[in-house]
Amino acid sequence: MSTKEKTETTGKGVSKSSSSKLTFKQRMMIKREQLIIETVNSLLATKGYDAMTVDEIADTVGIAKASLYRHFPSKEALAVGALVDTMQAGLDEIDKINLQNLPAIDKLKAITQWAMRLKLNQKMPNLPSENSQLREHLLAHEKYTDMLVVMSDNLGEWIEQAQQDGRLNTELSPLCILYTLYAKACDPVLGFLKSSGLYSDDQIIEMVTKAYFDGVGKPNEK
Amino acid sequence: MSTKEKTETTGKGVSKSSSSKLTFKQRMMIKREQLIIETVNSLLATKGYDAMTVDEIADTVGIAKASLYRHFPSKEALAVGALVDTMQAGLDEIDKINLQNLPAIDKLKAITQWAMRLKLNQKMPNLPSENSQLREHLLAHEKYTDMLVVMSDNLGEWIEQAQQDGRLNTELSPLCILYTLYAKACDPVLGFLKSSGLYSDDQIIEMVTKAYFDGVGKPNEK
DNA sequence: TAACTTTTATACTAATTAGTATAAAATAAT
DNA sequence: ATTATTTTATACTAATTAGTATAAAAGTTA
Repeated sequence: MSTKEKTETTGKGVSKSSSSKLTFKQRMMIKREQLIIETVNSLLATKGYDAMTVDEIADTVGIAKASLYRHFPSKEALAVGALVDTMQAGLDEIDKINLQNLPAIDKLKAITQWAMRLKLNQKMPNLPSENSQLREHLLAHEKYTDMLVVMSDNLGEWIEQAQQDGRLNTELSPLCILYTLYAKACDPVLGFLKSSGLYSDDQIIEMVTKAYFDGVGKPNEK
Repeated sequence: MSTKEKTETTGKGVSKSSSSKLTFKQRMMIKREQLIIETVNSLLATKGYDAMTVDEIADTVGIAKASLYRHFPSKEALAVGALVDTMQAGLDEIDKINLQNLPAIDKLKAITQWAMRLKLNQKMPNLPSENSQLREHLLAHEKYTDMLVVMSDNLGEWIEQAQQDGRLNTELSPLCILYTLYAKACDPVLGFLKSSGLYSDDQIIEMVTKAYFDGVGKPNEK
């Protein structure tokens, strides 16, 4: 108690409240928290939640486990923090794309490709399988669901605009398009194509984008 | 030792060798083994390998854990058995499709839809994430890799034929098309659309098939 | 009925791992 | 220099779980 300033981060938002001037210690704290998040994201991308251990995270970051638990109260909180961070990066990217004056269809392509590149760089965390404990906690996490709604609304607007522009198949419901778009963020095809060693990342992204928007089939001119 | 007939199943192929007439006990053994495989497939589909416990499998099947280990020597063997079984079902389906005289493109649609229906019915096991122990064992399992090669060869022929027929996009490499096709078997979109409650299974399969072959985009008639 | 085999329930071992406690070492602040 | 705080290394607890051992129960065969 008493004056103890207590840095108070732990994923709850790195309180940039009060004085906007941060002490050295606080900045170090934030810096390290970012490093932790990046590490967790990388591990979630490569091994998945279950196979990832807390000791491993600490070792990879290069700090003691006790220090890790000073930032995040549990393994789940670590994972949620990483997922929230990625979601925020996605929202930031959406904002950036919205600043450019592109047709809706190109905005959709841009965000899709952004997600695919993240996945190719093994920075896109694997979502837990459907009946998972983590999944439930994630959906109980207000910040995450709020962000998910914002993102879905934004993408939904792009999709409907693109359909009105005649650039998206109107036979498919916007919901179906939204889901298939989200699925690109965890598409195993990217990793398989990469591990084939035959294509550069750019080529892979171009191929999968083409397959997604144009389809693998060709209209039959019969 | 001595005459002990030893039923000898344990996923190694349910030796239909020697006398083709099976004893009652042997048939019971096979029957139960099928039940085990089905259960494991269902659990792999819903929870994934890590979250699935051996006790859970035994409870679900309704036999004692010791009896389970009489059929399969380890948890990994259970999973591999389930995956091999699903792979065999896929090969059987391919054979069935090959009997019909369909254009290659329709064969591809047929096998894609077969896989998607399995997934919708939660009978398609989730493959383990890329850096998994199970993954390595799977690729070390000769029977499985052999089946995978046979399946890929078969699908590869269909793909090349369909491209020659002008029904598949020739701008995409056959490998890319093959991988995206495999990906349909674990596409999370199916589950999401199902849980929305808006569509029947048939509608979902129709939508996703259309999105896959025709693309979500529409050619711009500018 | 009697001999034999299989299944079951139960309890165990050993390994893993999330999370905590603690004391020493390092770092920062006065 | 001295005091206060933080980090670290280490060891621990408690829970989970794969796999095994065992004796009783159930079922089969003769």
